[in-house]
Amino acid sequence: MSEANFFDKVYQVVRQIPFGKVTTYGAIAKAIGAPRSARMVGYAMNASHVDNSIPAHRVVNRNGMLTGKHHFEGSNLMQQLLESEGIVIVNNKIENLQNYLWLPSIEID
DNA sequence: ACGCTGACTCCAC
DNA sequence: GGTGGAGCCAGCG
Repeated sequence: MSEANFFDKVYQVVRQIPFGKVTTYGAIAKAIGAPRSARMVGYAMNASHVDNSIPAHRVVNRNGMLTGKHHFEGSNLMQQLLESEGIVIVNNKIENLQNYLWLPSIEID
């Protein structure tokens, strides 16, 4: 558990995002001990899209914008999923992000 | 083994 | 205050 690949660490954190909450790439990156690897988090998401236990739709950029919605099926699946969890999205961006923002308290080393 | 790319983020203008 | 450019790390061709 203490040792895991970069991708695995990302998955572990993303899987812990509670229902109706979202987090940012940077927060995840920092939680896994790589605050400068936020891009890698998104990269890991792309690979995780085959895994249904990874709620990638709950991961947005630090601006709250659905940058990855284009990588989901259809054209607005990501937004649809988030709205289903009670999250309000306007212009591909989450309104009151801090209201839904969930910061990982764990630290995988 | 080298270089490009990317679901980001920060700094500067 | 918004837009643009450079930095960063890890996977892939």
